Amino acid sequence: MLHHLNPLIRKLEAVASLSFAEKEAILNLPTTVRVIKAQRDIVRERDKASQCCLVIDGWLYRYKILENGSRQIISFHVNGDLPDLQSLHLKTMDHNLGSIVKSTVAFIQHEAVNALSAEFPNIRDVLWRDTLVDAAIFRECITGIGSRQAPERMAHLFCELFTRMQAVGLTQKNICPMPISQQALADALGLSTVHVNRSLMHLRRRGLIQLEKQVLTILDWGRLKAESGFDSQYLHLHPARLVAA
Amino acid sequence: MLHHLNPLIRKLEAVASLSFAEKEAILNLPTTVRVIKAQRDIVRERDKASQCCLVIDGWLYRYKILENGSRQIISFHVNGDLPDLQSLHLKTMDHNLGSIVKSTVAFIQHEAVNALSAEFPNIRDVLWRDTLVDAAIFRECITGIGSRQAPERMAHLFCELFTRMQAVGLTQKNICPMPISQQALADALGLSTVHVNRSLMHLRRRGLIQLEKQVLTILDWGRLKAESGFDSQYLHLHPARLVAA
DNA sequence: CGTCGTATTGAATGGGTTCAAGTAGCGTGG
DNA sequence: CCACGCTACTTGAACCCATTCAATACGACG
Repeated sequence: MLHHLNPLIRKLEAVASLSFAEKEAILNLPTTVRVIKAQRDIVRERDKASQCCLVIDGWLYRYKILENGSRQIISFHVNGDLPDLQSLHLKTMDHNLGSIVKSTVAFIQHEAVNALSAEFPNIRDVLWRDTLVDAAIFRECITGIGSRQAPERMAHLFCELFTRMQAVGLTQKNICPMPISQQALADALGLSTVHVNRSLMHLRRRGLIQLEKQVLTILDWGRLKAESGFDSQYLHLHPARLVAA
Repeated sequence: MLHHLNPLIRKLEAVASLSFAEKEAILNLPTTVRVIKAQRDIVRERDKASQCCLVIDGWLYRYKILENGSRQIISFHVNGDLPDLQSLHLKTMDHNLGSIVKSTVAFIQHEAVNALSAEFPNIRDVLWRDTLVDAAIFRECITGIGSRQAPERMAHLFCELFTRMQAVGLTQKNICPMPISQQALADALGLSTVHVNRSLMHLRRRGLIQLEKQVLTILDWGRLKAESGFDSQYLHLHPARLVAA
């Protein structure tokens, strides 16, 4: 149980089923474990990738920098996530991958992933499925930024992150870590920091959430979910891992 | 050359390489061809899918409807696209797929795709790759809606659609079909129709594009590309298919 | 104990929406 | 052949959500 690749197993089992032999094979993957300081880039746009990165413990994020210098955050990643699994078939990075806080990651050579996939077709399909869930999250993100107002948009992100962390055992009751600065939240939601602050205040004053010292507490899940229009279906979680809403 | 699955071959060869045997096998896929009227739903959110849809000729789009009734368009799809390939591993649809204009589509059973993938691992990887490019387009879309102003956002979409159509031979010189109403454009870009109209006027008056009778003419590719910040790298096109910008 | 990043709040500005009215294009039926 | 009705597009004007500028407060850390 103390294996460093356990977060990966837990994550994959959150979206699919694995046999004992498959789990065993995953745990035997050759990896290079590294600790990354906060606010560091791990892979950059235009890099050619020959390995992919697994979050063992910490928070990573993917982002693009535009011509005008502004930063758009594409996604956040927690324990068990494979944020650049797409590099397995898209060798050139079209965005950056960086750390939000000090994180422990494992690098896995593409060759090793391919060997594992060849031996265990089910693992290959589970990995493919994982990249498809990644895309499903993007679709929901487009929907939020394109059609939701600031407070709902932010509430929706909190619902998603809480649900994803819950599925891999990173929550306690109605509490989860949330080490995202208002600046980063702004860049993820397509808002200014000032407006993120005000929207946050709005959610707090109405008793929906609490957010302090990088810890998020969901005070009223029902209303938060209803008002943000959150429906976890798009996360395509394994039924057994779906905690009753 | 007159086979109805040729658009698929052309599309796949725009992003990867196929052997003769592989192309042969693809052309022998069992399909059900159907003509769909304009403005019809093909698959709906929450449907369980057992087949996927190939655009032989026409325009499809994917979209979500929000609690408040507004529509967010996620993507547009032209000849050769497999807009719901993700259903191969995510059986429950998390969005809708509909037709913009009268279109000819081919339905392919998941079983048939899986059989083909088992026999030709390269085809399976090319399909996986295609779903990853789909996700890369979503990432760019998030970036546009989140960080670009209306005219640039619209110009960027035109650049993308033109480039994608060019890669599969649907353009003539600087001209391509663009049967998207301003209403649909608005729902795709996260804008109101009024503002779409004004942004369009803006691009027209500055001599960047022409758009009438559902035909788009790129009048100044250089400036359109530069001002919208378009860089085709994220489309991950096969080098041979990349037309010099 | 100063300093720098992060959060908070006020006020003015602006990009985009909404409401509203009018126009152009097109297929249908009298 | 033209009136009719429909839909898509266009334009003006008031309004508002969100941005920008600016100032202050807070807290962690060397």
